Amino acid sequence: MARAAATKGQTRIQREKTEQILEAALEVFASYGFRGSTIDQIATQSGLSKPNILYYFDGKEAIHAVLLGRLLDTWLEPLQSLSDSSTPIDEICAYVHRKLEMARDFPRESRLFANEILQGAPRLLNELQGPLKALTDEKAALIQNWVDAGKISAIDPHHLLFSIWSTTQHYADFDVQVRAVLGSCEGDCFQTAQAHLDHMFRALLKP
Amino acid sequence: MARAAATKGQTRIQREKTEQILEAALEVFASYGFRGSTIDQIATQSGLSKPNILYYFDGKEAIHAVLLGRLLDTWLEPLQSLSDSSTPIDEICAYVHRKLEMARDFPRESRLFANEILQGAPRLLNELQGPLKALTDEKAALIQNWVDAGKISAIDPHHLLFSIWSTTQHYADFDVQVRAVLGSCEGDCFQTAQAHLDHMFRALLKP
DNA sequence: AAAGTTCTTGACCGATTGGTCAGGTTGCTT
DNA sequence: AAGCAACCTGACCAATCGGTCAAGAACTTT
Repeated sequence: MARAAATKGQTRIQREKTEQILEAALEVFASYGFRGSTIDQIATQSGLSKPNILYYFDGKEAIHAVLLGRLLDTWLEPLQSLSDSSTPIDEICAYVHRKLEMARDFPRESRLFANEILQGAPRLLNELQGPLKALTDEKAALIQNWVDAGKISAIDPHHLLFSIWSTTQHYADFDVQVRAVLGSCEGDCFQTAQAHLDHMFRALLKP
Repeated sequence: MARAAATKGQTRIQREKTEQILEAALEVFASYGFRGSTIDQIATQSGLSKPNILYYFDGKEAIHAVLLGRLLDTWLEPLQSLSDSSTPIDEICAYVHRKLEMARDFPRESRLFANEILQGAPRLLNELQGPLKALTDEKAALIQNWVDAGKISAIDPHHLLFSIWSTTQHYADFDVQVRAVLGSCEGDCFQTAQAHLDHMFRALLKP
């Protein structure tokens, strides 16, 4: 018997297939949200049969839960590593850079998250009000210290974070719109985006 | 026979009921996306029976299409009215202000749009590549003129627009996250957001 | 190579989905 | 108040949904 749960002591096949399923499910859930996705879609996407998927996971909800669980860890990591520094502006811009890289390299994860939030975050609200709020408050206090020390301009730390999150994730979540507006993007639009955001936040933060 | 299509020459009842249905459908589609929404949900939300809804609209897709059609008109209007001015920075900040007001006053429309883009904009791609791109290019050229005249700092006009769209709509689309992070927001969080965004874009644009 | 476990699937189930339809009810016109 | 069109609904349908199950196939262990 397989049935998810314990992530330890797995067969080779179990490891391969669960990963294969999660990979396909990420693709599907990121595109259609939880309610709009079907197990059959995940089956087709992964090349497995529907009963086979349900052999490894206890249901649609269980697959989604695993994806969301993994998500927050990696999603909050860049903010985790935002730490005190003698050059706060560089520190914040490095955070912006990391977030933009994640939007480029993990757009599906970004869209999975966006879909969940957009639909009221029914399966994520506790995480938002707990760990996310705690971490955000902690880093907001750090930024406030920089403000008080006159090292950066007088901005609202929480709204600064919102601006960073929204501008960077925009390139993943609204990627279709970005491409439509830019036309077939000359080279890598992420490079010009990087330059723009760097310029913007440096201008904003300069004391 | 009713059956949508012509918006002219309608009965009182037709006008009332179609509006009632669209109002409910906006609520539902904005929350669950197209695929995740059901006609039954719209029926419950509007207080009408399912067959009655299908008496006024040719199907789920038709309702969604009407909503999307209405959306783009009102959605692009603020950008439409961005025009040449002797004080470009004020002009752009007024645009930011209008966009933020729309995020506050029409969050469901914002989420409907976000859901559609997030899912690849299958029913909106033509509009994006046509009218939206045309309008965006036109206004980007206007902004570029301001840059060339040295009236604002040297920014990429398209990415400036992306930053405006993402930061303002964030307060509608990610409202759950915003509220979770801020805790029960002291007073109106849109006021502090307005101040923050005004500060940010003025700092960015100052020559 | 036999035995035991893990893995896989076609067939199936009840519930929900988008949508239809015949027939009844309501509202407007004269 | 009669007649007609507009409006509304319960019952129904085929397709799809999430999920089950018995039985067979493949892999491991001995």
